[in-house]
Amino acid sequence: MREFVKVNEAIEDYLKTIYNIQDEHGKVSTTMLAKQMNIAPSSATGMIKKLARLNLVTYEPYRGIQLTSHGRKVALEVLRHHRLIELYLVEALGMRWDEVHHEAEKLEHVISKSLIERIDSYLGHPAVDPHGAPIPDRHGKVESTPGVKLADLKSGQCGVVSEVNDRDSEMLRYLAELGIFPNARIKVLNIAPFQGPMSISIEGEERLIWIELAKSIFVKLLPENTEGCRDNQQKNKNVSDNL
Amino acid sequence: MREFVKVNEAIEDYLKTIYNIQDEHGKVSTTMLAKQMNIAPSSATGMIKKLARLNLVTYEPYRGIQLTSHGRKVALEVLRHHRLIELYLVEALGMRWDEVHHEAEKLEHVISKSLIERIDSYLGHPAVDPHGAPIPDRHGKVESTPGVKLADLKSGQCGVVSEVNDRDSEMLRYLAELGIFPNARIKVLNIAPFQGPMSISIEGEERLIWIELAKSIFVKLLPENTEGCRDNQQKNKNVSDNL
DNA sequence: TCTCATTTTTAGGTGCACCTAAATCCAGTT
DNA sequence: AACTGGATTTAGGTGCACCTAAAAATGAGA
Ligand SMILES: [Mn+2]
Ligand SMILES: [Mn+2]
Ligand SMILES: [Mn+2]
Ligand SMILES: [Mn+2]
Repeated sequence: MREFVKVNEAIEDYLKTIYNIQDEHGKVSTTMLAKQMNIAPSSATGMIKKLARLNLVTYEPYRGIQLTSHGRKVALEVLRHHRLIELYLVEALGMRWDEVHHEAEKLEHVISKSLIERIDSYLGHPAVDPHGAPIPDRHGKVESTPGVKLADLKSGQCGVVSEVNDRDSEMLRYLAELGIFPNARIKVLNIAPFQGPMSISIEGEERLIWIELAKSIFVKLLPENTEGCRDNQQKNKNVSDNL
Repeated sequence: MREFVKVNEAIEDYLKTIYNIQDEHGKVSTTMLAKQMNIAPSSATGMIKKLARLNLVTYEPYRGIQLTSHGRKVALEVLRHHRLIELYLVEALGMRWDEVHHEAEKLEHVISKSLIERIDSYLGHPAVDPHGAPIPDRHGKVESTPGVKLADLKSGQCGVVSEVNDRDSEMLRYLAELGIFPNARIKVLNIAPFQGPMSISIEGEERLIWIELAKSIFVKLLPENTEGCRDNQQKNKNVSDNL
């Protein structure tokens, strides 16, 4: 039950990935972990054993894994680093939102506590990163804003974009082109059957997006009689500058 | 003679260290390298062979090593990263000059070309880092400002501090207390014999410093009849804010 | 020219994070 | 209850950057 395990970059990346899978799918299997991390399943098994030995996950062979509270804490620290760094790079250095994930992926492991706190202060203790993901606080508290997939809306429904997947930078560039970023208002006009494209309206513009893409976009549903749901004006000023 | 070798963190640190030793002592021996890097001499031999295989150094067993032009280029890139990062952390995030070396030591290896250029622009393409070390430009050009060790001045001589060693953060805190940083004017009042302390005047204040410490401080010699050499006023505003 | 302390290399490890191939387990049919 | 395909673990590697101990080369002084 030792509190201070020395955690290296590999361990941090595993824990972060485990956290994300657990967050999205509930349970974490060896194969899912291996797939996300682009390693062979046997490599994942090896590392899982190590994480279990370090009390960072609980592991029952063949039954999957779960973060311990300590493992969760470490994961949230890394996530905090990642998201603060992303936002800092956008806000302070004018990087594009499709560049910062890759950069943060490395920086998150090497930045000191002291530097991360300075960045947090500089940004005014922000709540979300440039892609809408919540930033855990210094003590490991996060408010997970669930939201629904845009793909799950019915035609006629409206939502405010809350978060988009940040891993695919080509996709992010495309979304920016469409005007889709956190706080943008979207109305679903029409959904073609059989996995067809979805027709939506953003800022008055009608657009077609592939249904698979709509699964990477999370929105907060708005009541259908909302004023904004009719005319789709959109007051987002946050990220739109940096595209 | 391939131009694009994949260079990892270990290699970068070796090349940087080799560059520094070469800069200071002319030639680079296995033992000196091992000592600087805190590794066993046999480990250095191993890595040297690898660097030679990659055409980053020339190596004749038992005779020491030398950077190739390609190795030198990589070393200067890392040094550029290191120094720009140090300055950025001081200027943009208000870190103290004794904190930034440690931080830069990690960041230098993981920051992208694109980010480093943004940092360089933000800072206005600066010439020196917070400790007075010259920053190589994007193409690997450096102006090595030689300067002399403060320890080598005779009593009565004056100089402007050009650079201080940045590795020992305790020393840097002490120097800041004394008012010694780049651009500070120093007059040597008296030198006690037999490695004794040196009495100097900084900003009108008289101070005693250990001769060993004076070997880590580089100055540009001023003619003895310089106006500033008499009254020691000092107009430095750069780094003095961040102590 | 020989001697010997110092420098440097060689020999033979270690732990780490990964791999492929081969076993083994598991769960949902038949 | 036996079968079977997919998931998972085990077995046996690799390359990397480090280590200690031992051997070999160097070069400065006798
Ligand atoms: Mn990472
Ligand atoms: Mn993000
Ligand atoms: Mn380094
Ligand atoms: Mn420096």
